[in-house]
Amino acid sequence: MTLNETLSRLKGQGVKITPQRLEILKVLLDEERYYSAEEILKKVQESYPAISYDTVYRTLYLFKKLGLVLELNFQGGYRRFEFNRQDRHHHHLVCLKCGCSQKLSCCPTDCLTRIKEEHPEFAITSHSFEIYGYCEVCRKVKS
Amino acid sequence: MTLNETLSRLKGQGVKITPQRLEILKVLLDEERYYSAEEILKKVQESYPAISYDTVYRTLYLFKKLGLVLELNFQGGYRRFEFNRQDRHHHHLVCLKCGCSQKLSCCPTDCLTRIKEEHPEFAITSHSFEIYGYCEVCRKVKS
DNA sequence: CTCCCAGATCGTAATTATTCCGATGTAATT
DNA sequence: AATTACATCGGAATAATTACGATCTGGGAG
Ligand SMILES: [Mn+2]
Ligand SMILES: [Mn+2]
Ligand SMILES: [Zn+2]
Ligand SMILES: [Zn+2]
Repeated sequence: MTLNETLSRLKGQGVKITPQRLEILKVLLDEERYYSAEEILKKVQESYPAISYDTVYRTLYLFKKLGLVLELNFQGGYRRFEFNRQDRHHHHLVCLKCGCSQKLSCCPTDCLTRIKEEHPEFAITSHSFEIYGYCEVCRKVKS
Repeated sequence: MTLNETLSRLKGQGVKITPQRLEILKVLLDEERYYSAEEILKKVQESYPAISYDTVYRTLYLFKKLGLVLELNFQGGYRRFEFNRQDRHHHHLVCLKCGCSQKLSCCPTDCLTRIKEEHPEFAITSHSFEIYGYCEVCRKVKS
């Protein structure tokens, strides 16, 4: 998903491209990682100092509804957002101390198919799978 | 895990058993499901009208640290707590509309072992695996 | 059984994250 | 250029969680 591909997809869906939305998209696409709402606000403020949290959240939820963005809810209540690179579905290894993360290659597809079979009445839309613990650095520092 | 087993375990660990803690334990053990902090507060208030949120949260986090309670962070930012029945590790099928849930029998153990092998430097402490969608009732109502 | 005190609770205030709202601005269509 | 539906802004409101000083108490020592 490049920026231009995404923009034309949005136009096709009749979604207005405002400068703020464009900037939020750029932030999300810049690095392949997740962001907190605050991080996104701070980054966009560099170009649009007046942008409000309202706009950030509204845009993120709009993008989420359009399938462009994923919302991640981590242990401890941390909410994060990341661009949904369709071709690269993945899960995370999350450090409970420093918050750093690694992408995982593994997705429990066999469990998912079994659950679909066992609960055909339930309309599954998404799943989460996260591994928590302490990264190499933090496990040494302990505390 | 019965109430008495849990209590003697707590005593063994030198944890004070206060009436409020006992009552919170009873609520958690009463039904095999998860609770919001507010639900627990309301239930305990029936016996201890003066109990504060502070006590509820402190107790839940204490129990979590002792391994008695699990903290669940669901899509949408809902935080829930449930008694950790050691023998019955499980995951959840969660309805995004009404919030109802079903226990799942399936746990992605093969993924977990693979991840442990691939990231030996990371000290894994826990994992989450939740399935989201719409239950039979809500998928019909749509909206 | 009573005394004692580390630690638990209460009441309330502070903090944090998120959502709401009225006024104003603007992208895209006519 | 005018129109309008929708976006944004600034700031206030709400909700969830945490902090803190004053007070209380579970349970061990004597
Ligand atoms: Mn990711
Ligand atoms: Mn459960
Ligand atoms: Zn997956
Ligand atoms: Zn599991």
